[in-house]
Amino acid sequence: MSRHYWLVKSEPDAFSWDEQVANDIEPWTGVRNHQAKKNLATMKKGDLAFFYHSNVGREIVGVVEVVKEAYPDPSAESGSWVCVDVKAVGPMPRPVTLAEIKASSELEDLALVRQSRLSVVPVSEEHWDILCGMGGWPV
DNA sequence: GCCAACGTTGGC
DNA sequence: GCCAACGTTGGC
Repeated sequence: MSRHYWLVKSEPDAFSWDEQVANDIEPWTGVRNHQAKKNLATMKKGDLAFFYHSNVGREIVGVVEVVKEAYPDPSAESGSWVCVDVKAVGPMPRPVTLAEIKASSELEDLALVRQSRLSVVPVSEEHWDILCGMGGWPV
């Protein structure tokens, strides 16, 4: 049973890494896209995800761990959307910028690059390792 | 069920 | 501020 890896995006103006660290565990709500919802629903406890700042910063700033699997998003009145709880694991020693990711031929298939509008995307183990290396994340 | 119009996201 | 990508809406 292998752990899965993800990348979640947030605009720091709306919810930043600093807030995630301050809150420690935070429900990842507000996803209103079916593909992203599917990804959320696939997440298992113990999965890790990069925390990416979209729009402002455009870089991976930290790592979070899934601590509660998909449940109905309380911020959705319809009840048909889901969220997960994520816990801050730690900051990237050296944030990995989108420019660096795009400059790497090894990462051209990363869903972050291919589907730039999707806010919850899977990351392969291979790509995870590459990105950890770039960010100085201890393996 | 098709497609044009429109809105949103997010990079530049 | 602009624009590309893409999702949603609504007329037919």
